[in-house]
Amino acid sequence: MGNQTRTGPEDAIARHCLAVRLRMLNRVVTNIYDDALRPWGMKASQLNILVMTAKLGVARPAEVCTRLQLTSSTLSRNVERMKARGWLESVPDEDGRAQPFQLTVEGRRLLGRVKPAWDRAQRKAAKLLGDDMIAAVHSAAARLQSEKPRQSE
Amino acid sequence: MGNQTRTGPEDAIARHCLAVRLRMLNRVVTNIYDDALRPWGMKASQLNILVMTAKLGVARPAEVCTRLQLTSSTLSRNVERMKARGWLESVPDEDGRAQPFQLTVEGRRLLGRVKPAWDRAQRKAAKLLGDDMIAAVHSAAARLQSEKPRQSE
DNA sequence: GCCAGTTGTTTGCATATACAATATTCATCA
DNA sequence: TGATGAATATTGTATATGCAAACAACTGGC
Repeated sequence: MGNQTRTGPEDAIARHCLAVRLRMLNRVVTNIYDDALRPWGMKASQLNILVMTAKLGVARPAEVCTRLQLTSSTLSRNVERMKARGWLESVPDEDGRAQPFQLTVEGRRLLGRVKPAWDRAQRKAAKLLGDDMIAAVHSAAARLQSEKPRQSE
Repeated sequence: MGNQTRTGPEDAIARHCLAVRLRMLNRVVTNIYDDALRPWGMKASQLNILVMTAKLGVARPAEVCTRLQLTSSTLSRNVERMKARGWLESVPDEDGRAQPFQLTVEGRRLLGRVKPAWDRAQRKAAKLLGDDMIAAVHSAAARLQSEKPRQSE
């Protein structure tokens, strides 16, 4: 018969919600990389795409979306901005639907130039997150790599 | 003497970058919650704020920003939208700079109504992330709770 | 009491993100 | 071969996010 304090839905959500925590960590970590990349006018999201493109050589939007778990409309606008900056360029393709792209010379050069800044941001983020989180992030991310975005019902 | 394959900056970044992985996980998890909350016209970001406001009773923007590691301009616009929907309302304050707010009756009712959807999303996200990631997320997030946003140099 | 610096919030601008709808091209099959 | 459905990408619209600047109000030192 104790008069225990009444708890509403907000208590359970506040105590356990994964979304609020993951989103918060994402904001903090993204800001670390954005700060480090700012001198080159680049943001973390664009570095993601630049690196993926470098790895693929010729990148097809659909494949990049799968690998980064990005919606195609999002990628489309990001690539548009990066083309406008001269970091990416279109590659012709037989399939009339495809719009593959690759790094420009300038894009490749930029990648080399920002590497030291990435190193600094990576160290800072690693220190912030801690070893357990780092290991968990790598493991969880690896599991998503091959899933098609948004059809994962 | 070995003719080992030449590796560029993209290889190190692709293999190790915490930002790309955390951002990817954030997108996937946010989408899970956004999907679950869509019937109520709410998104994960707004649920964060709604819950925090419920916990605080009367919420001051600066405090919410610190607790969620959000920039004040971001919060300002989110609160604006949530006021427009009738979920939050202003509270008068002696300090002329302050703009504290609280849940409306409607906002509190909504919080109860979306709880089952949050439960479903939370279970789905937990399954996706795995126990190690869940523990790491809670631990890492707890460490940030009290830091002032962006002044963490 | 007043000026200077600080604090709290909002606005202007830009990027990131996603859903829904559209456009285009390709593939299949009857 | 022609219709239909699938695959690929872009566009319209809305929210989320952050920096820089503006604005408003408080606080201290004098």
